[in-house]
Amino acid sequence: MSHDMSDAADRAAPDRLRGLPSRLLAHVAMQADRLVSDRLAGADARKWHYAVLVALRESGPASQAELSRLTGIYRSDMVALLNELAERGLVERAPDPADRRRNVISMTERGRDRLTRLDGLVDDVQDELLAPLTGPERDQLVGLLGRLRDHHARSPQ
Amino acid sequence: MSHDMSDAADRAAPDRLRGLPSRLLAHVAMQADRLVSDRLAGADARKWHYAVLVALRESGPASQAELSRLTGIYRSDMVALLNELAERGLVERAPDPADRRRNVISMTERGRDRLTRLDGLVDDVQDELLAPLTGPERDQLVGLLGRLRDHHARSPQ
DNA sequence: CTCTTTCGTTTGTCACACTAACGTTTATGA
DNA sequence: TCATAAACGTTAGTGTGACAAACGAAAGAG
Repeated sequence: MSHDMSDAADRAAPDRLRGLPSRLLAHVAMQADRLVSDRLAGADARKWHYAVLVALRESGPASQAELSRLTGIYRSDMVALLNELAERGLVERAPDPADRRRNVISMTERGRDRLTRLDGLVDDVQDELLAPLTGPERDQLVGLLGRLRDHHARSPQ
Repeated sequence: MSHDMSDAADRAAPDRLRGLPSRLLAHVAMQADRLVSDRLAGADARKWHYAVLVALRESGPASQAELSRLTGIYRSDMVALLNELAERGLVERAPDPADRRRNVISMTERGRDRLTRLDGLVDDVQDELLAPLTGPERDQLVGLLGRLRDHHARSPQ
């Protein structure tokens, strides 16, 4: 018998707790995260891998610091992450001749292929996540969340 | 200069990443969590403290295992948590004479007072969190999130 | 030519979700 | 009734994510 409690957890949870937006957000975010992580794990990837690959596709070769800004991953954590991606042959790390502090990270052909596959997985999982909602409802949710995110983004100066 | 990146993080984030519901959820949930934690920290409390106190108010004295189910906190983590609450004189731990495996946790008068204060703080923070949304929009968001949560709740058997 | 900033990197911290195992006690059912 | 299973509180430990602090090296600004 499983000791997992994520089902029973909120089955009889106090109404006061069940209705708190902050708690709802945390709970659904965890469910979403698990869906994504499980799915990506099946492809030997983690969500950070995906984020970096997407950033590289949209911005082209970039320094580690740039990738850090683009993805929201701390530059101290980026080191090991890029090691993993390089080990898998998905990216290449080369010193930047124009600025010897920097590394230039670029995607390999293999990385591009992998990214294409991950795109599909990620889309599938978003669909699974939002399964109980209609199209317009999904747009509403994304819209509302986007406004919250922008509102609470640290003031740009 | 601050090293904090939660502002720049998604400022130039790739559209593909910005629009992913799972990523939006994670981001907003983190913002919400920070709001709550910061506010509660000012009252020498953490969100788990609040959850346990609410559960005790709604269910009356309960065993640790019951509190665990009600709040979603693992029973292994409940031990230290109840220690903290007991240290602050907010709850009392007593062996259950009817079932010597159990402890009966009950709220003290001090706990009830504290809970009342925390209720206010938590409400304030929810309001701050949802500040950019109108009343109906808040209801929509909560409704949509609730449906997602219920849909992804581990199937009862 | 200083002073400051940026970059990659290492190390470490804190919180959270979760597993495993234990001794004790209660419930089950053959 | 007696063996077995289950529930309880507790300890210890794992993995991950977010983040701080400091470092040497290199580049930029005054």
